[in-house]
Parts: sequence; structure tokens; C-alpha cells
Amino acid sequence: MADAPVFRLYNSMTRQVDAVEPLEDGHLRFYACGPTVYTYAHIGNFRSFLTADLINRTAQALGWETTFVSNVTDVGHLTQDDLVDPEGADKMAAALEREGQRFANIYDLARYYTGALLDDWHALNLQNPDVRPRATEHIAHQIKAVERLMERGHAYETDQGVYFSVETFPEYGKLSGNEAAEQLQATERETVQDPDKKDPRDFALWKKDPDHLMQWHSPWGWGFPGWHIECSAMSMAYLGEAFDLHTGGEDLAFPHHECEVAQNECLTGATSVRYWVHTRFLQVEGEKMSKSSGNFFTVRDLIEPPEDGGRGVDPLALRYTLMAGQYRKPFNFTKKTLSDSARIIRRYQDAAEQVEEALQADEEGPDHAADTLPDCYDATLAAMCDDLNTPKALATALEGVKFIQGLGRDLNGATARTAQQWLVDTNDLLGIIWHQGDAEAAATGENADLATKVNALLDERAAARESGDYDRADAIRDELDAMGIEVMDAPDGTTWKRKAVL
RNA sequence: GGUGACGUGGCCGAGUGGUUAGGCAGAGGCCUGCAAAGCCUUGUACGGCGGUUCGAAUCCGCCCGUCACCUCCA
Repeated sequence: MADAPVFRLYNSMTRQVDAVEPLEDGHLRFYACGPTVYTYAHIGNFRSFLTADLINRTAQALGWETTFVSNVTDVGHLTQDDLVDPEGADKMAAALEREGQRFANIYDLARYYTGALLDDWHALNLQNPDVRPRATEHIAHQIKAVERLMERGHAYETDQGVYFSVETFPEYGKLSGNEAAEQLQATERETVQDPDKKDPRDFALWKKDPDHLMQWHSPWGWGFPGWHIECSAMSMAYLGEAFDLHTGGEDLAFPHHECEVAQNECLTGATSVRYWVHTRFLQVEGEKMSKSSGNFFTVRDLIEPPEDGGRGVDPLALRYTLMAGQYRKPFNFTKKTLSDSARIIRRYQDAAEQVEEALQADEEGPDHAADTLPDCYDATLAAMCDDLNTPKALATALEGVKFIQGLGRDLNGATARTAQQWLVDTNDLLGIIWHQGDAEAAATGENADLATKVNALLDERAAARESGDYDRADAIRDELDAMGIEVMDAPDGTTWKRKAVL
């Protein structure tokens, strides 16, 4: 095997592609900002989580150990509504209000959407983080962090809350480039209106609010923590004061990560995170994804079976689509790309079946893949190491599939074993061939009634074909097509599958 | 106004000084009752204007356009 490639990623802090050198040799420790669980996560959220997953897989492919922490934000933080209505609800409280009697309380709502998040996470073949901390379970850590910031003179208390004092951290702005105080002042950006704030850039560490739906007791009375402090507290709790890498969506660079940098570095007196990786927003059909444009998709909108209101898309096809563009470039998510991806996923699965059959048959012969597939894998890994160049990695991997499919009778036992190894390695790296669990069955909704109906029609069609009544056979094909069933004849029999509704 | 990206053929998307991306769609062929899949062959390109260079899609400058963040947001 060739020398291992150097893993490089674009670092928002240095604004260049840097070689990733873990603090602890051969052990990457990183944190991925997770979502607020007040509704279903959408495909844009998952593009960001996918970036973390691919970093994890690439590091593992290089033989590194990884410690991957990704949080769940289940505290309702302030929303813009507070500007209009200072007594208004936070976004979780607003969701509870919106959903009426569906949930008994805010904690049930958070639990429900956390579960939905995990279902979608698994459906998309995202590896589980080693730790998935919840903000509500780390309030003590957050309070301690705020206390420490106060002790060190980086925070102060007012009648309404506790704030981080930005002027005590001169490097504030170094991540986002938003360094000019007057610019920040120019826009009305505080979600917390507090006349006692010393500097408009100062942000809340603790909000006093004895009426909030979620509240905890603190040295400053009843209330709830500021948004940014949870990630500082939880990342340090599981990764230590200094760790390697932190990911999130591009919108998080400012203010969330900027504030995190300030908190962390004031807490520890040193650089706490070396690499910041931000995933670009995606567009859908050329437009910003929004509910009003009708181009807003959650994962379950796409992968659930049609009878449950979904579109029956193979979750791996969705994953493949999200990988079709590099994480750092604008990406236009289209139904066309989704259906293209479904075909390619199918192709991988066909190749995997061919290999499986060849392993069973185990015919004698030389290994025809030994000179090709290992190199193909190395090239795929090299592409991933090059700032997660997924388009190139996918193109390279597809060459391997074409090679396997083109083997024909050369796919003997020895060749199949090499091919199988390539499939396993490629799947470990890209996660696009096999579902890690039973997500497929859940997603495509095995439907016994439907299967009975389809099989009856197929039996009738087989009889028609047998007797040469092709008009009848084609009529049955049309009938099945109208039911959303695609029929495929092959030398060893007829198979069918449900078509995606796009 | 500030900050950061991006503009490649019908579409999606690699490539960063001279040599192939790849996929989809299109065209022709093989195979198949038909269809699908697969295989073979095949065309179309680098936003605009200058500059550097023997040579630029690739480097530099300017312009045009698109997007994102600066306000909850992946």
C-alpha cells in the first residue's frame, strides 16, 4: 500500500486548507454542533452532520482512533420573537404552543424530536458519536463555566442575566472576521434587550427568568443558560480543554462559534480548538430552502413510503446526493440528482450481489482485481483526504463498480474476495453500499398486502409470457407501473421494486 | 455598509499553467419478446475585459453575476 495520504481540511480560522495534525498522535477528537430538537431536522441539517460523519470515517480509514462528540440542544433558547415581544416564548416553547395537545410538556416534545433525529441519523448511515450529550443534562457544567468566567473577570451580572464581556477578549471576531465593534453595533443583534449591557457585542451566559418553561436554579437565581455556553461546557466535558476540531453549519461561524471561541479561550487561557470546519448551506432546485417556497424537505419527507406521505427514496440515495457536492461549496439539491443517485446506489448493490454470488460459486482462477481495486480504494481515500472531495471520491469509487460489473466470467472466487474487500472498505469510508442497520426495511416499508398483490399480478404476467401473450404481459406491466412498481426481468427470474415518488 | 464563498459543456459536478474527470440526459450499436440493467462508440465547456507567460479554464487586476453570514437557523 502506498504511503497514507495527508488529511487536509479547510480551516475557517486560518482561512486555508490545513493538514490535520491531531494533538494526540493518531487520535482525532472532535465536536459536531447538533440541532435544537424542536422540530424534524431537514436535509440541510444533515448535510452538516454528514460532514462530521465523513471526517470521522476518513480519519478511521487512515487508521486513527476517533472520539466524536455531537450534542443535542434541548434547551429552548431565545428567538427573534423576543425582539418583538420580550415576554414571548423561545423556539421550543413556541413549538409546544404550535403543536397543541400533542405533547404534555416541553420535555416530551424534546424527547420526541430527539428520537426522530436519531432515526434519521441512522437511516442516513451516519455513525453514532461516541457521546451525544444533551444540554439539559449538563446545566451544572454550564453554570460552573459561567462562574469561572466571572471569577476571571470575563463576565458580569445585571438584573436580567449574566453576560460575557467581549472587551475582555481582544481577539473576538478572529473566526468570522466580524471584528469591527461599530459594525456589530450598527445592527441590532442582541436577542436580549438589556439596558445594563456594557457593550452591544456582549452575549448572554445566563438568562434570569423564573417563568420560563425550562428553568434551573443557579447562583443568579432561577433561569436558563445562554445558547453558546452549552457547547463550550459539553465539548470540554468530554474532549478536554483542548481538542482538535469542531464542525457546524456555516451560519454557526457567527455568532455561535465566535462566542464559543471567546468563552473557551477565556476559560482555559489557551487555544482550545485548532480546526473549525463549516458546511455550506444547500439550495433546493436553485432556491434557498424554505417552507414558503415548497422546497423544504426533512429526511422523513423523502424516505418514508408513499402510503405514509413520504416519497419512498432510498436513504442511501439521499446520502449519496448530499455527498455529490463538496461540503464547502454551494450545492444545489435537486430531484434529478436524487434520482441519479438512486440509480448509482442500485448499481453498487447489483455489484455487491454479483460478488456475493461469485463468492458462493468460488470458481478457480487468478485474482483479476488485485492490480485494480486496491489502487481504486487508495485513490478514493486520497480524494477524501483532500478536503473531503466527495465528488472526486464518488467518481473514483464508481470506477471500481464499473470494473466489477465488467469482469463477467473473470469474477472467480479469488477475484470476488478482492472485490468483496474493496466493497467493505469503500463502504466503511463512504457509507453508501450497505445500510448499517435495518433502516432500509423501515424506510421502504415492507408492505405485506402490497407484496401479495404484486406477486399475484406477476404470476399472471409470467403465465402470459409463457404462452406468448405479450400484449397481456405488457398490460400487467403498465398496471404495476401505475401502482408505483417497477418490474425487471432477468435471466434468473423477475424482480420488482417500489419506485420513488419524485 | 462589513465578512466569507462561488461562477466549467443540456443538467449536476471534478480539474488550478501545456496531456481523460465522472455521472445524468442526447445519438449510434450489442444484448433482451418488450422494458430495465449492463457493455461498446460518440458530440458539446471553461462569466466578461485586460495583464503575466512560448502557452491560462488554471496566475494577477478590474468588471459583471449568484449565494451565504452580520438577526433564531446546519
